[in-house]
Amino acid sequence: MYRHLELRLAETISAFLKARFPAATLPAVVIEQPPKVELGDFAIPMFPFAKPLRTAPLKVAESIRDGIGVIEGIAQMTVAPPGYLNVTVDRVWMAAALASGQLLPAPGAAGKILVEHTSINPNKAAHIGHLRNAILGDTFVRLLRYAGREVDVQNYIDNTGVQVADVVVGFTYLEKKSRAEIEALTRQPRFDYYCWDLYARVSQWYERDKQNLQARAQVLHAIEDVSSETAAIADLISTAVVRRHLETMDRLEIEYDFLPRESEILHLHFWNAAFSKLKDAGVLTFETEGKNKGCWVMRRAGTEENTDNTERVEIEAEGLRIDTYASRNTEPTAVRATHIPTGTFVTSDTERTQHKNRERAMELLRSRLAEIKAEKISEEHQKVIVRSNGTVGYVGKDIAYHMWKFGLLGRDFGYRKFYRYPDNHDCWISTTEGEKNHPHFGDVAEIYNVIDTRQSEAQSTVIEALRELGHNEAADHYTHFSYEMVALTPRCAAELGYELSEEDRARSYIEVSGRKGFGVKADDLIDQLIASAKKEVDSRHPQLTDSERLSIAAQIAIGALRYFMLKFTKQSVIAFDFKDALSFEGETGPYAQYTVVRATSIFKKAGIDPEAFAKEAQGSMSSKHFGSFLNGENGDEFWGLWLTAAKTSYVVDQCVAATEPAYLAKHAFQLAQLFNTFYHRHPILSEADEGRRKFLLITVAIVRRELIRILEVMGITVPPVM
RNA sequence: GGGCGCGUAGCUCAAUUGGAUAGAGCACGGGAUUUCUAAUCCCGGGGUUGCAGGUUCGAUCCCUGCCGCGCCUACCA
Repeated sequence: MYRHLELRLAETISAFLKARFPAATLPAVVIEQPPKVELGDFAIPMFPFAKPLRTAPLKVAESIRDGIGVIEGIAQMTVAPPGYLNVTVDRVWMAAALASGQLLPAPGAAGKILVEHTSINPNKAAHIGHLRNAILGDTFVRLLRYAGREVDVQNYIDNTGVQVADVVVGFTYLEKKSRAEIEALTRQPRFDYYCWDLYARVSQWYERDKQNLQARAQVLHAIEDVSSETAAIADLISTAVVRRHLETMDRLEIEYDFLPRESEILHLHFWNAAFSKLKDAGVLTFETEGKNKGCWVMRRAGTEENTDNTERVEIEAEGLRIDTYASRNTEPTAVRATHIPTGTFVTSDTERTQHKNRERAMELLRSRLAEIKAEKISEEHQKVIVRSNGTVGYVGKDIAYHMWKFGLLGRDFGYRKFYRYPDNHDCWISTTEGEKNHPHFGDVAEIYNVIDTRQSEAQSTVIEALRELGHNEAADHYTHFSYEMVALTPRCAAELGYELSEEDRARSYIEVSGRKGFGVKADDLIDQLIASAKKEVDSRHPQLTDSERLSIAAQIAIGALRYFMLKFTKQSVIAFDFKDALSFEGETGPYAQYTVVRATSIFKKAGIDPEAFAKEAQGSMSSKHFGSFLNGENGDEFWGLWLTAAKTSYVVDQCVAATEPAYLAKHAFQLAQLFNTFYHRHPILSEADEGRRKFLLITVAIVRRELIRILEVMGITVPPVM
């Protein structure tokens, strides 16, 4: 609603200025928000117009104010120093529009969107870092859907790598378990925890004796034969762990549509199809010498093709040795200059004097060093896609996979059903030969990959490959949704019983590591949050049954966790600490949930259904009456609440455009905060004035409805009581 | 060495992407009509936005150079 009016205002002013000053070329009208409600609802800086119009900013503002006439939904315009045109919305008009509850039609961007997130290696339990990924990804999916887009959710499963092989090594070499025994273990409730410990043990075992790495090589080799016992064990383990990951994420209301697996990318020869296209387009080149001899390489993303290095190389005196010797004639005029650090040397004997030979040798040495440097750079700029033994690396497979995503590969997966959610939604998984009837995945218009910032370079390389293949449009619609990692504070690590080095203790955070088994497991954290919430609920609502209290505690725990992961902007490293994560007060999910519960309890006490009341709200009060409150004594306060509620779709647009869900978290908190102040200041049910009571109730109904909607986009539901 | 990112209150983070007096939460100190349940609200102290320049009507934000920190920089996935 707010956004709609903003756009209309910008258009009207732009048209007015164009008509008024036909000769001038004017910049676009920018609309901002004033820092205070009293100043108005929109602020338009006049500074950019001052120069082209040769008029003082304040004068421009005045001419717009006096000349523009009536705009629907706008009540007044004021001029404010040092050069703003402040615009006040017709509060009654906007409130009526909001109360009507109709959502504006979505901008109508066509085409399906594919969001990929989670993608945990299926060899261990999910940890807090994975939670950030999944919660960011899932919330972004909800944001896109709120904005009216069609979205498929994928979770990529890398089930062929060394990590899975390592766990196989653990089971077969360290634990000497048979296939049947392992199969029995996979049916344990938290099989992924078992793998977590085992994986860490295997890493230690490798470290103790490098010879042990041979076990990994053997397992990797054995897995290649799909019919082998080892391959069956690897599949058993990875599939069981994937199922556990889905269960963990299901606890947080996170669902997937499709799980593409790396094993099918290999077995269905996606790479072969991609390889021939990449060769034909000249994206890959075959190296015949140098350190990458025998490999197919690609230019690394973000590097320049042209590396002619003409800049002068400086040679320091201590790195240089000059020898003179005699050649041809008896005079020692020939010079050999050696660059000691690199061992590079040149000789010169063509000049007549030693002095001249020395000068020439220096020049030769400089250019030789420059050449070496240039060669080195170009090698550094190479990314190996196909190894000299003919196998393809991770980036190559990723290129093929992304060609599939955009429907550019000419091949498809087989599909079968893998996991059914409580709401009967099916999650599909890739197979070589699948079921006949399956949904159509891939072939999408836009993709978002939620992957942490450490993978930025690999992601750019894939985008670059698409671009060089000539698929510019696909490359333009490929977004790496990049975010920073979750680390542990030294205090948190100490609490968990890890021994820290002096160095680590001094850091502000320490990176988690699955390989070392160092981190906080997702299910452990969820369990702790639930236990902590349950304690509160137990003491507050002893009259409820235990299962009721448990379900409320679970909702609160999820609210706390999801909000915690969303309130930080993507670029900020989350230094995880139990104290902050387990907090239910202040800027937290439970604060927002509690706000809704408060609103609900008003209606409960009054015996009114809040939903029905919100629907009727529009017609049940005259606009004159409405206006008397919105423009009256506490008008600014009431209006601030209404206006914030109206901004939701505007904030959602911002979140999508900037791939930044944190804006929505801030918005939820702001609205909740405004409501709580309002709640405290204005008793409603005891209000004697019938009309005023009704207005306050309508306000509560609208804010409640909006807040529920916002929380839903964040994947947070609200318990009946708290 | 190169690439990306960060540096804001005691701590953890914001700042509508260049706008009006840099804001929240936590922590700390003080207070709130016994109610629509206090998982709440109000008040208070706290800041040379790492340092030095530059760009302009205006810089936490853009540019340059330093200082400090993190990540990436494998024929591993």
